[in-house]
Amino acid sequence: MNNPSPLDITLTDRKDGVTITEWVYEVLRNAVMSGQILPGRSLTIRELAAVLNVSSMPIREALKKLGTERALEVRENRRIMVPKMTAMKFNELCDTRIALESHAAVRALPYMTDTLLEELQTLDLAIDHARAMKNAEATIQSNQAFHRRLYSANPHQVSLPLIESLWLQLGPFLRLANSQLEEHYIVDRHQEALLAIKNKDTLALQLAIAADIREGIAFAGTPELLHQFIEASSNS
Amino acid sequence: MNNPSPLDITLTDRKDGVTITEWVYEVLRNAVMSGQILPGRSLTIRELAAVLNVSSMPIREALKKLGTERALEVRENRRIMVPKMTAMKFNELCDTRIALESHAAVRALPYMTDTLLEELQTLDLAIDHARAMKNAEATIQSNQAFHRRLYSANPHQVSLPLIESLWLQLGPFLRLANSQLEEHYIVDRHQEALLAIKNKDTLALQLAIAADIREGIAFAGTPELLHQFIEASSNS
DNA sequence: CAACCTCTTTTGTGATCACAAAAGAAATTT
DNA sequence: AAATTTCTTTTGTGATCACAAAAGAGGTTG
Repeated sequence: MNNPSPLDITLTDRKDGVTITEWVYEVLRNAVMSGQILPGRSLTIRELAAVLNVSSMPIREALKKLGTERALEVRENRRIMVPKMTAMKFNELCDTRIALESHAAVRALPYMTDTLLEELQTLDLAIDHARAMKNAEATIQSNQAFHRRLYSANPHQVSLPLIESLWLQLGPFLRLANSQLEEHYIVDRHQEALLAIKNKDTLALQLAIAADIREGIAFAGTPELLHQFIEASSNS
Repeated sequence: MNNPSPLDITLTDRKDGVTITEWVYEVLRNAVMSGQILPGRSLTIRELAAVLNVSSMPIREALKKLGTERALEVRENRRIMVPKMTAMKFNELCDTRIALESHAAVRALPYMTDTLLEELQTLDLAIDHARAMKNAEATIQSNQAFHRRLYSANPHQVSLPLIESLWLQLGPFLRLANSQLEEHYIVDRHQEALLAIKNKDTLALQLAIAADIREGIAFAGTPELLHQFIEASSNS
């Protein structure tokens, strides 16, 4: 591997009780999600082990998990990388998100309580705050926290790991989109979702989630931006 | 770990070019899918390494992948096992399958060709044959092959790994259900799906897939059978 | 008999190593 | 200068090992 661009990955402190493998997974997951690793940039186990100052074992296990989640791909020539995005794949990811997340929201609806509603309101305020601060990363993370909390209201929910995988695959791209585009006016679909939940209105909830996802992604999915993103990843 | 029930896992030949880790993954994945490992039965890395006659490394990587796919779970006390099934989880898995697979079918529809239609016809005949032979495992596998081929008609399909994870989670239960229940009359929803495809009828395709899944699972999801299955797994 | 304690064994985890294959660099040929 | 060959380095893979923590077994006490 010849002169790869340097890896600038945010390292966090490892808490007690957290294994090295779990920590490595979280660090790398965050690096992928926040676009710190450019798509197409080859990764090696030894390089990551050096950057994170651990042996190859935790790296290998974390990579296996991230590979299974489709955050990383291993090519037939054994190159490990964050996959490049294509317009068609982007569309599929978005539409699959809409299908899966509106389903997950509906499956969570019977379990909603007033306490949970308030919790979601608080999470929605955090999104507004991050957006006002023009903090792209916090916006994405708090938006995901809102959705995660909503869907996990159903204790038997099986959709969440699937949804997390889709988020992971979209993460790098959305991170770039959020950090480079001007603020634009959006309808607050979360408030619509919360109203639908309060009214126990299944159809309105589905429509609000679908619109939220569609609109959250629409400005990020323009051909111009997509082209710019792919160009950026081609320079690695 | 005290006197676990013996592991009776089908071993296959490893082909050239297939790494030990990939082979181990396939063997264990099949063992889970076909119910060879009872839910709740604790597994250890060393035991599996002995049964499969490999070192712990490929076992660990395969387990990490199967864990990510939710085929196995690692408890906080580090027990590795096939998760036990509950009625609520079963319902969630089924309904999520319906949401995701009908979506995947519709996303594949624009890519269907006459050649693919013929291929699907052939795969449907294989299901009929397996069913006539009362071969439960072949029935499940050929049914999955049909669905897999249908959805993968879309080269940009992102749903397939998600769907495979749901199949894996349902696998042990469906395997038991298929092997223990009497043959019963079912409407051939695959033929309805193929007709919808030929007519490029999106709604009919959705309805056929949803009905296929619902009916394929309905007889397996009776409270009596679920109880029997959970009892069987409690004896391990 | 149940609860608790102590000792022993097992286990997952992380580190390290060796090796074959792949990738990269250098040299040679066209 | 481009293509090909050869040599060197890097890399993923699988095996092995050590260790702390967890689990299991056995003994003691109430």
